[in-house]
Amino acid sequence: MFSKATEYALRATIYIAQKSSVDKKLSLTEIAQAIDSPPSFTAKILQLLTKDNSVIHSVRGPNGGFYITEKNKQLPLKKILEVVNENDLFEKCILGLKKCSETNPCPLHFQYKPIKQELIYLFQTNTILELSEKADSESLFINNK
Amino acid sequence: MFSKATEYALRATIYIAQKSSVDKKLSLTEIAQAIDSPPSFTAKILQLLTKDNSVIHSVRGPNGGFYITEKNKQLPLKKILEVVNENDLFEKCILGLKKCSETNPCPLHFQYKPIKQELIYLFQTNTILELSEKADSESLFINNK
DNA sequence: CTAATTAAAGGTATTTTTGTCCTTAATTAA
DNA sequence: TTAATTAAGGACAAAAATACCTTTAATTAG
Ligand code: FES
Ligand code: FES
Repeated sequence: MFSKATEYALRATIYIAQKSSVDKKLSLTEIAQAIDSPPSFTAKILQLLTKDNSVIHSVRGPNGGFYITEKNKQLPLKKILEVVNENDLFEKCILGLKKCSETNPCPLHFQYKPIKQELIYLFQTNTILELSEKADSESLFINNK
Repeated sequence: MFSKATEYALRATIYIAQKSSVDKKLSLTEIAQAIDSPPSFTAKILQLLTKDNSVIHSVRGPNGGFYITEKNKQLPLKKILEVVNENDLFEKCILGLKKCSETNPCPLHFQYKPIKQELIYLFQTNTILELSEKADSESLFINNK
């Protein structure tokens, strides 16, 4: 479904939202261990999410690390997909036609359309905060080993 | 969503179902042109679909090519996904956890679950025949240039 | 039988994705 | 100010996906 990069971006952001605050920043090492991802690759993805503080914030030096503001927790998951350039995934034709359109639909188009829209809705309406709260109660990363 | 290999497999099979019969076999060249795919790579995928005649049939030599039997047109799309090893795509956790389970669900699990099941249903219930008929009436491959 | 045609099979090449490593910059504490 | 810590940034490496090419096998027509 998603690329590894996107999966790590989603998992990392949810974890950061769950555990961090301005006075409790999380190190790359902790995050990568928690979400079971390769540290160096994860660093790259966190850099993307940190760019312009668009999703998460970072501070260098001792006691530095990554955190997310309350404001940014209100962002929809879609925002994360945008950052890793996978935002248009659900706009694409499921058979890989160059464009998904009503005027020249592929034979799956009209059956896929409502599903596609549920997926878009899912990522548009769920905020990072909501997901991180669910992660609390449902023990998110336990079964990833 | 799907890999290129899977997209080509789906498009090729639908095209073959639409245009071929035992006495009208289609050459690799024609198929690749029709579905706008790289010929050599498409050849590999057609080989997979031909293995054990599981989806399509092939004949070598002059007037040879690919075709599909009426019987195999009754196969669900899921069969094509199996052949290209993408059948488990919809079983996977959307956040990339090693297993998608009810007992240790990720925070998107319960919202994703119904969508996942619609996707599974889509590929289980639609047959190759049904799709190829839709492709007729809806001009499948016109907009792929 | 021979030549032509077409898919099968295997190896190779390119591109993209994923992952690592090393140096630099920022920050902090001593 | 110096040393330690942590992320940023860039170059590099490995793996996987995508794409190509050449040879072989099967089939057919002449
Ligand atoms: S054209 Fe294929 S999904 Fe819309
Ligand atoms: S556990 Fe993530 S979708 Fe089921």
